[in-house]
Amino acid sequence: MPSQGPEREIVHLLRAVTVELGLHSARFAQRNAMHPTDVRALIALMDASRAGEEMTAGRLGAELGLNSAGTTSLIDRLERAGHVRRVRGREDRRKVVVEVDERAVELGQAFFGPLIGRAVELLQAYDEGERAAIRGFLTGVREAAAEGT
Amino acid sequence: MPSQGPEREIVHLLRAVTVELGLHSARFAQRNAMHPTDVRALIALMDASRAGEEMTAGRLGAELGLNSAGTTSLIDRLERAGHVRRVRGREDRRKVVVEVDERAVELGQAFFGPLIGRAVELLQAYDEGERAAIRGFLTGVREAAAEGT
DNA sequence: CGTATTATCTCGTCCAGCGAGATACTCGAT
DNA sequence: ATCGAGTATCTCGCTGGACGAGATAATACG
Repeated sequence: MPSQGPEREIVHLLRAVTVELGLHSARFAQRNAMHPTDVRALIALMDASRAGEEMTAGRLGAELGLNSAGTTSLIDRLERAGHVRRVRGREDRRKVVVEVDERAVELGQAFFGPLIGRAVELLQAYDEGERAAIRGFLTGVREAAAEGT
Repeated sequence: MPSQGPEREIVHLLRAVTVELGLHSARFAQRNAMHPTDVRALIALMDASRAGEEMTAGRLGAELGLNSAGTTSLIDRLERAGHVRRVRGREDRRKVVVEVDERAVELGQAFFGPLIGRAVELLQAYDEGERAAIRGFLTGVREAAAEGT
């Protein structure tokens, strides 16, 4: 039972990283009087905007695993705090497109920027083969986790 | 703004992995009628027991970021579900030692085992230098995230 | 046009977690 | 011994995030 191989140690380490990143997000949330879900929502919104996609209320809720009622109150909350704007879709006017406020983006970058920068620094110290290994491992784990049994 | 370096892509990938692992845990939680916090608690308890340490109510609450009231109701919930036992500390009888039930451990292993096994497989395909790179990167990120500004 | 479908919102409810304070035990000082 | 301070956990009342059911509004299709 004890003394597992070096592979298990790394798996354990990965889990520790996810825990630590979660706590980091929680600190951001608390500092800005937000809930974990709000932070997840902002991240999803920024991802979408970076990918040049519009994020509607429904899609956002689906990605976060909320039902429609929860999604509405989430957007209400974010809008009340000024982090987000509701814009009725012009093509399909049933839809509500959610746009992130510029200041919320800056807030997030100010908080997460240093950590991202540090990670980039770490990666620059490795050669292309090593980076490929890191990329391959992470990709594999992501796919394994995504295949929800 | 677009077309960032290969380093940023990996950072993005790491975040995607944490999201996916979070969703995986959430599936486990939902399937066993538990809340995310309950799963986090069980993991903390199993970690402690693997490390040969006793986990008290207070320490558990502190690790999860709950106050005493929340911790009590968490343990109530887990005990009601039979995942956990309360044992009064014999040395200091104010303390409540929380022990994980054997069946809860098996439940967790059955669910997370395959994913862990897959990750170990992935790692075995790399040579020692590549594994060192993966380990180093993850360690660096964990430390960077832990230094909460 | 009317019916089905889709997107979002409203209402009532439940329960995880919080703050405040009660209770139970330990330990050091008198 | 016993008193008081400190510590660990629990109880009570409440807030607010999220859910289920159903209402409302806009689109699509016959």
